[in-house]
Amino acid sequence: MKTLQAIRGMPDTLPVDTGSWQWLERKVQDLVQSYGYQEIRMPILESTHLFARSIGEVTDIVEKEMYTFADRNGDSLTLRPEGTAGCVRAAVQHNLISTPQRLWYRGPMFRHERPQKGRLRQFQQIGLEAFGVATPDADAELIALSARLWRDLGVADAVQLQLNSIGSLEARAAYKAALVDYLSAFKGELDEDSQRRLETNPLRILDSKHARTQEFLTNAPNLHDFLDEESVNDFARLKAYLDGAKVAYTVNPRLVRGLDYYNKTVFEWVTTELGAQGTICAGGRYDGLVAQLGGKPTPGVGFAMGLERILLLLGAQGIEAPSTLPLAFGVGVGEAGERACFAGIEALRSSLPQFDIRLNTGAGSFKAQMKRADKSGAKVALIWGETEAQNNTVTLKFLRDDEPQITLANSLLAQELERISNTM
RNA sequence: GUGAUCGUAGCUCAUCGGGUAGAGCACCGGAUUGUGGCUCCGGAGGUGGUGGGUUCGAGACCCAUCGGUCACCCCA
Repeated sequence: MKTLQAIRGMPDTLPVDTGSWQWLERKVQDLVQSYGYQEIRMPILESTHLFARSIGEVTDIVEKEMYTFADRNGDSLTLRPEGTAGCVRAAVQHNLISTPQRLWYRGPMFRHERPQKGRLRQFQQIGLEAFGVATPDADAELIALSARLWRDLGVADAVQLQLNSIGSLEARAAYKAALVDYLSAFKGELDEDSQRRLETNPLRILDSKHARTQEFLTNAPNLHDFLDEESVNDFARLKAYLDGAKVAYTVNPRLVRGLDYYNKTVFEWVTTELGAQGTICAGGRYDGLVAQLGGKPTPGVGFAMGLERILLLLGAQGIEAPSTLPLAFGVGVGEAGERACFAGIEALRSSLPQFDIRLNTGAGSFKAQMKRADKSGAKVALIWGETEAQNNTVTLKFLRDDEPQITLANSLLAQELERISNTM
């Protein structure tokens, strides 16, 4: 029989790695809750229309990266490629945003792209969305929160904040026209992708990696000259908030985002440590999206971070989740010893529930059991043999310290282990 | 979607067209019949990703396919 395999780009997370995941998720969860964000859980499947309407019909995500298929009744469904659209849908559907609301979510997102470093077809994001606040303090708080996360994780020195304002929809439309007008003169000399984008998504030409295309952009119209007054003011206020909180940033006038719903603030946290996929966290303001999806006009701002990329960065920086080793490992020799061991370990789990205490299962020779005790990393082996079983005692052998082993009554074991744990 | 590169034991890798495909680590057992780590000895573990082709003979060469990796496009 052919070996069954996971779907391409949708890897299993194995026990050797889940500790890091749990550590990271816990850190993020604690932080966002301390800022008043409440968790919301959305389905991973939504109506295809939701994404097409919010992300934009001509974006790469919608045009070629979505997992879309027909439900049994013919409805077109899509595995969510990002979280904001579903979050807005849920918030509108359940009337969560009649007052300002801070929401966060986590879970898998799906995009049908060729896998590479830092890019998978199923990947995990944690996203935050703040609804109902039009002023840039909301943007600033989100950015400050993310900056704090990098500090908490110990990667602050490896990431940089790129910041920009892309203005109102109207300002952007005017700029888009001017840019197309300017670049059309060189159309034949632009790279192929940029020529195509001239028709579909001209703003994305700005961050083209082609040197020659970038040359033509040197004298191109500047987005900031087209910004509406409100966007200019809000951007200045945002920068003042960040300056006051000592959050460093680089204004990048070429920073645009791939999703259509953004306006005013856009930002990305980037690193040079991860190769080609250096964005670990990105977001911006989307004041028109709620209304666009049928809700009452409500401003919004949010971001999402890619957990795999953050874990890669932590790895590159040599930062590891603190690992915990078991306190004790129970070894039972002979039938009476095994029974005494099982009972003794279960009793310990009742009296010392805060500790990691392991039990040898599957018998094995004394020697084999001691090997397992050592391999478990436990501080102490708890040995029940024939003699111990007969006398209601247990022998403690210290596996990490140069201390003689001791034998004591079962009834004193929990107390003794607790004492030992304090000296760890 | 495009390109490059790689698939041999659980893991890291040898073998580079010629006899039953090897090593280290890990695993199991023994030396030490109630004591782990160090050492020594032994054992188990493979349809060489899969399917075709070339050849007297293929793990090795060719093609296809699946998968990994990295990059492009794009994005978290």
